Amino acid sequence: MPKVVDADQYRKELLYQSLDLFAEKGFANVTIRQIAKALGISTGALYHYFPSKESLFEQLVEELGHQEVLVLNSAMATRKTLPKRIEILGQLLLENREILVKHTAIWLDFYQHSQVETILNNRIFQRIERQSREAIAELLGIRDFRLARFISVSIDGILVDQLGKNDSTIFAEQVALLMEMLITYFDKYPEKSSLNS
Amino acid sequence: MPKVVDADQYRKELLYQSLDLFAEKGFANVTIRQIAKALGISTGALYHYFPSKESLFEQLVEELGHQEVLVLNSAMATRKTLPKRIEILGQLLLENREILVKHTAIWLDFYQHSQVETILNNRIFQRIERQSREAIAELLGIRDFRLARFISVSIDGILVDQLGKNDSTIFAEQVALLMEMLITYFDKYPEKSSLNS
Amino acid sequence: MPKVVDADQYRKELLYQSLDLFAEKGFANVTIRQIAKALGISTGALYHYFPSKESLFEQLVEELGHQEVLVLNSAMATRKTLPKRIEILGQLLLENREILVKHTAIWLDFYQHSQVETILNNRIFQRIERQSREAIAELLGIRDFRLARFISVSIDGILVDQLGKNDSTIFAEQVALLMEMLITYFDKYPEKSSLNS
Amino acid sequence: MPKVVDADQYRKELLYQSLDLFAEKGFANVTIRQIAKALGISTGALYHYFPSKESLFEQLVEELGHQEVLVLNSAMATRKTLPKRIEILGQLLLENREILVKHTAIWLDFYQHSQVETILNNRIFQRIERQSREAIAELLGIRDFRLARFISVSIDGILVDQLGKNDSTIFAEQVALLMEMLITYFDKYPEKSSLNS
DNA sequence: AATGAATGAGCGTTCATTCAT
DNA sequence: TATGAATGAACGCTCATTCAT
Repeated sequence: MPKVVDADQYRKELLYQSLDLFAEKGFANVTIRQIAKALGISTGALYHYFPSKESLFEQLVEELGHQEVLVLNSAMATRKTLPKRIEILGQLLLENREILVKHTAIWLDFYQHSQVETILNNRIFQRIERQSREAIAELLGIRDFRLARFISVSIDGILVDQLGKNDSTIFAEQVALLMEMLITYFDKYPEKSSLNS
Repeated sequence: MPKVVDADQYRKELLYQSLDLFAEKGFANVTIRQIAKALGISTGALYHYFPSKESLFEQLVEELGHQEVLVLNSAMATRKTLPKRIEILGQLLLENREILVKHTAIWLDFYQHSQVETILNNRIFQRIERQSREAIAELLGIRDFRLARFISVSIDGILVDQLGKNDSTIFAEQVALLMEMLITYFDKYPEKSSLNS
Repeated sequence: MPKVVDADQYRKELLYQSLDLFAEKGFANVTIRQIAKALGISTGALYHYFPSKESLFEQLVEELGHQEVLVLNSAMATRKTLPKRIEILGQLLLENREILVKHTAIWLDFYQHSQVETILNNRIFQRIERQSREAIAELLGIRDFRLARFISVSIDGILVDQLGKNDSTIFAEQVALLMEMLITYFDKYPEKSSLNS
Repeated sequence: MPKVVDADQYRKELLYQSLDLFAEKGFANVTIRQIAKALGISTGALYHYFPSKESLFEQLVEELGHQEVLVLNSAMATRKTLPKRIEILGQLLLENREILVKHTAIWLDFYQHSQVETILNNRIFQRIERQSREAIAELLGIRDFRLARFISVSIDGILVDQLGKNDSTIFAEQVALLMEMLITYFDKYPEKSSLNS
């Protein structure tokens, strides 16, 4: 049944094509017409693929979450030492700055937007947040989940700072500082990472 | 002329009473009618005090910014050592968690929302952001502005993580980790703070 | 009871002070606040003197009508020949151009505005219109009411043409043409005026 | 591409259907909801065809202007003598009384209303006013533009007098008087029309 | 008498969603 | 499948009018 595969594939393409619009203007400030125009289809067609604006946005959030986990996991195969792995994490951030900032914009928007529907949305959200942190934990050999959360949270802070800025110099400088902090920290508390043993 | 004083005072009260609504739902998802209802006044009266929804929100953002700077500066008088000062910063965060998380929500909304008006808004925003970071830099005797930014950005990350969560345990744990990181970092690089000399 | 006289006098002053505002912007485009400001009083005080915006406007229209009739009648005492009287009418128009144009603006506005309430308003309106035409008829010794109406209507046309123009050259030229027409007409049909017999 | 033709055609129909409402109540006193109801469509559909209430009104004014010029020009082909032509002009007025009165109501409203936007609107207005007077000048062989203006202005006066009256007897009587005046005038000053030479 | 803060119905307009084609 | 015209609830905002002071 190639038809279904195609439709799913097309739906995903539509999601990614709407990413920039949502990231730039936010869910509430983007209209269905704008999205349809950006996608080169009619509003009717858009509703054929997504039952509502909200659903489109949620599927985008979910898709971005999956992608993020994939990228993080792609760095995992390595067998390097802890400092090298920290460097790999930094590289990952630098290489994906643009897309990560967009993720962050979407993410925050989703947060605001979801406080209402609460349950379903937060389930999705929390699962992806957890997977993402587990990937970081595994990459750096961290057993203390609080530490993994801290790293994740710091990265988010750096990304949030980039919103509406797109200043890669500041980004690089902040990532470098985070890496430096982590190295210093793991130097002092080597037991925090299983890679040091 | 007690009239003017009262009106200004009242306006500020209205600002603070609208804080929760904006923090919870975001600028775009709050209606003037909701605000008026929450404030216990009519929409007409609301427009008597604020020329537009946008202006109300901007005044709220500015007011919160001023307040934040005041709180940070209140910690400044101290003559303690660096570790003590780091602890003071941590205390400040813990004590003001709730309001800081709301600030963050409003702040982010403003950021996203100000794409349009850009200039004036960003002036306000940047001034307060700068003052806030200078306060941190002065409190910790930091000369390297990138480092001050990093601390500010990490704190923001922790606050962003709290959005829609309100879990003070996680918050305390993350703040503690940040403090620990900073102490470790300043231990290794004492020249980073003038308080170490 | 001088109090009442004063109040009535004051009410009339207020009417004339609001004339320009209504003439320039039209009833619907002037707010009570603008009027109050122009009059140098509060909206509350304004409502003390007039029960509604509508009533204020109607009283202004009526007052202007009375004034117009007075001006026309002031030219009546003369015992001149018909051509001289036609010239007097022309002079009257030229001397009062500005105020007459304002009257016209108000008048038209009233027309639009009154189609709804119909009865009462039109009574007032028609009475003043009639008085005005009777004054013209008497001044020129016209017995044919249709002719008096024609002169009145032509003058109105010239005034309407001046709306938003205030070009006294065109006005003078048009008034002169009307006078010329009338003289030619009465030359050919001397029986149309009792002054020719 | 029949789609575009239909849409334009439909837009024009909507314009004419909204004519009565505007003519009766005036721009400021007609609401979008009233218009939509009169047109038998929703407000949303109305905004599909016109970007704003103002634009709808302007397009109506322009359309009426074009139509007026067309009607006037349709009388031009004639090769008759001056008296006959004056009669033709009178006929034209009598036959189109109803629509001309409505034009006048709209026109005046537009005049008053356009104080603000001034430039573009007045361009349109002045162009059509000029075309209209040129048509009269050509029809009657008038070289003196002031005279053409006078005739146009007198007609407007007669039409303004009809506002909210719709009394075709008075109208006919006033038009007859104007025609009589013109004939008398051209009798005395034959050089005023090229058709007399 | 006078003030101006307060009210709330109603305005022009937008936009997610539906549906005839 | 796809289109885009149509719908109408809801938005931000205005302003004639009221009323506590």
